[in-house]
Amino acid sequence: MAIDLYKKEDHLLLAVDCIIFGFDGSRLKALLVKRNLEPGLGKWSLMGGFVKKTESVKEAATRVLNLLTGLTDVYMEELGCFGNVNRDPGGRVVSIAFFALIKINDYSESLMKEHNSKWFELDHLPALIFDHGEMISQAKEKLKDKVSTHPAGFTLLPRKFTLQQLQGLYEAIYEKEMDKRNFTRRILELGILKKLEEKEKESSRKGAFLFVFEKTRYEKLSKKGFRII
Amino acid sequence: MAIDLYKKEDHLLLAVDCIIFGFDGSRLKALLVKRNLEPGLGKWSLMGGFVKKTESVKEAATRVLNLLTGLTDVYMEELGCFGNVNRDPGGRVVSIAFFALIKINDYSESLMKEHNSKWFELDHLPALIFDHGEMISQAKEKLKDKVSTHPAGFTLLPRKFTLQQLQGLYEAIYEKEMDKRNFTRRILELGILKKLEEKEKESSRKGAFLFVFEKTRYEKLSKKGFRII
DNA sequence: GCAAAAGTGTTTTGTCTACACCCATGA
DNA sequence: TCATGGGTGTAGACAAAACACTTTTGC
Repeated sequence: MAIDLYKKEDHLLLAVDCIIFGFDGSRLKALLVKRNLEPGLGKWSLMGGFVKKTESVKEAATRVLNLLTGLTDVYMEELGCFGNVNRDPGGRVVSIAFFALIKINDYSESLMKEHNSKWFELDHLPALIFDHGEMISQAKEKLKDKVSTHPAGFTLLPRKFTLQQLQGLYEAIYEKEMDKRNFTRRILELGILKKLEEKEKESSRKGAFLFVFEKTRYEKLSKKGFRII
Repeated sequence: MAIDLYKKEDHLLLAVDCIIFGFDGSRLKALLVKRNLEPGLGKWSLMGGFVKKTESVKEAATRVLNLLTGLTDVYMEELGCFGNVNRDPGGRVVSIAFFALIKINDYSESLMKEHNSKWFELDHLPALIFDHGEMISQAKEKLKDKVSTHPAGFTLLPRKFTLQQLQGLYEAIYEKEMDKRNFTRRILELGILKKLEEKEKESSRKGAFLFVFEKTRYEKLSKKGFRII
């Protein structure tokens, strides 16, 4: 962009920070990194970066997430703007927070070593720099909201999953136990899952049927929406 | 803020734009201004301004809203970030959009002349600069969401209002008619309105009782939340 | 006395919740 | 054969939706 009709206005730094959620089968986790620059060098933080002039804010978030995880096509949504004057002691930085949902196994051990990153259970987070703790706590709330009416949660599970895995995910997000029969009925009635022939045999002798989320079925119904919880 | 550890990073312009909603008794409206600078001079736009280094983003939005309306203590909420590279032909400007709910009569004729501003019905908006049309349409959706579970809508009505005015507001926001008896029952059962002795006699011979929203009653109930629609 | 809006209950329908036993299998 | 998780149905409670007539009063 060559022209700048607004030269005399304050120019400031704009950052993106990514709350990356994962699900290990029983608990919801967030991926944090050891910060590699001052201020806060060596402390735990969200993965973040500055928005460049040549990219959109969303593109910046995607780039930052890809840098850490190597992943593309990740479910990501804007959480909001964190714009207090002194939130970052290193300068006047406004941050746009995003939350992303990834399959925990898509993120390899080697990447964790490479980036000094680590999964943390949401109720055992370490001290975080700046307002990153607040970001995570807002993201948790927004996630609850989201998955109650949108099929976003599936992106935290493997492509093929059992109903009990899905229920475990919802229980982790809502931090409460649910009734197996009611949950099963509700989710199947939506008609957005396809039951496979295949069974998952790791966690029981009998084996549990695997399902996949069918996006096309969801799209037929999404106009009127749904409510899981 | 003296220090800037991030000097080498791109610095850019950050703006705020305010979607200001009002309700005239039967229709939801948005307050727009004729833009007084290039690019887009003379075109209709949302009220906006640049974020200064010395203020938070929220403070900037409050300042901008106050500049146009003279009002303080206005209900305002963040809508989201609009960060495409070429959204503003005048430069690389990222905008944080906010939506505000005001009482339409708090905004005087004289201010409208002073600022070249005007109320527009939401389904008869003029052409708007940049992505402001998209901002309004997202704000409309978010407003629906908000008033279904929070008592935000009251800030669009006079302090004293009739149940039919309140219902009219919800009908305008949801763009659908509702049943008077069901609406009345639901809203009264929440216990967040106080019925006054006083009647409003403008719109009928019989006169309709006036109510006020009781914040303290709402706060007692807000933990478990409520659902109007 | 009539036009115009205010105010008020009941029935039906659908949705949500609580709850317990048999099944299939591998060890 | 038994231990383990998988899979399934029903009854009762509650909430939401549909629906129409009487009241008040200024003209």
